[in-house]
Amino acid sequence: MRTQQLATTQSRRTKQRDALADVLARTDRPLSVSELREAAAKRIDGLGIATVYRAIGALLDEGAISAVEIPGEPTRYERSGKGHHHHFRCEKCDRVFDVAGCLENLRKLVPPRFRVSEHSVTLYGLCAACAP
Amino acid sequence: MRTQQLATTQSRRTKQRDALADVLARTDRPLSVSELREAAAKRIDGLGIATVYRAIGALLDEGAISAVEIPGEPTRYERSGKGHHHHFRCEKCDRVFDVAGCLENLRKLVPPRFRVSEHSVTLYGLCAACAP
DNA sequence: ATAGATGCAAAGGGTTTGCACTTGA
DNA sequence: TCAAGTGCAAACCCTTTGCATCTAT
Repeated sequence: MRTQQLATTQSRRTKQRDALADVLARTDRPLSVSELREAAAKRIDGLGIATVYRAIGALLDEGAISAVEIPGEPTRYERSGKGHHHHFRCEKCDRVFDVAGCLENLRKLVPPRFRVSEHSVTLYGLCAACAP
Repeated sequence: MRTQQLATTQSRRTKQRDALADVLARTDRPLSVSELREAAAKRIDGLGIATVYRAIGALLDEGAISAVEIPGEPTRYERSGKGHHHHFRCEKCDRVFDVAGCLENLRKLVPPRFRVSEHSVTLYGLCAACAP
């Protein structure tokens, strides 16, 4: 996150950024750029993809949203402040869901003298809506 | 992995594929596409990038290699047959290590009616060589 | 007024595909 | 022989950037 106080540039309020921030703030699951754009485009006609990316960059800088990287998938974004959690990707509908909780003993897996500072866990399968 | 028996096409032995498969078979750490190409290009002059990707696809299909997807990193590939394991990426030396073992209760994390079929765990930190 | 924001189009980086040529079986 | 494999270039997908125009402040 870039320093805001020392920045020589100011961030402006625009209907595009408001709409994008609002979509992210109201959604609990991580959204891909295209999902985000489609949702915001319902309110902002002709919303450009570059604007979406630039807004995402600004929101990341502010710490308002976080990137969710699923291996082999384009980056998704979700609002910050949900606490520690991981993600579940439905292999049928491709949506990604939050998974509350975590396994505390992950660090026990590593060899001696290895120091674990972070971890990423992604589960794959079928979500409730897609499960038979 | 695609079905081999029912396939109408046969796989051929070529010096390009031999070289690529050999590089992967001899290397214990996961290799990126460019690393793989560079290593194989020492033996095969003019090795095309498309050939590398097609060979990777074939090897994946055969189950000879597996993709190692680390969030935010280019896909790497490693030989198969190491059994279930995960990966640890050292934040100092950037090397990726295999992590044996796993957590059996991962599936308990998901909401009701969600079906877990696979999972990916990546640990980050300092490896034994880089830890203070 | 004016620096920041937007939209478009072009450019990048990584991966895939179409096609004519080459080669293994 | 002749389908599979190769190399090249073009196409693709996702993301970033250049630029003229618009707009929040």
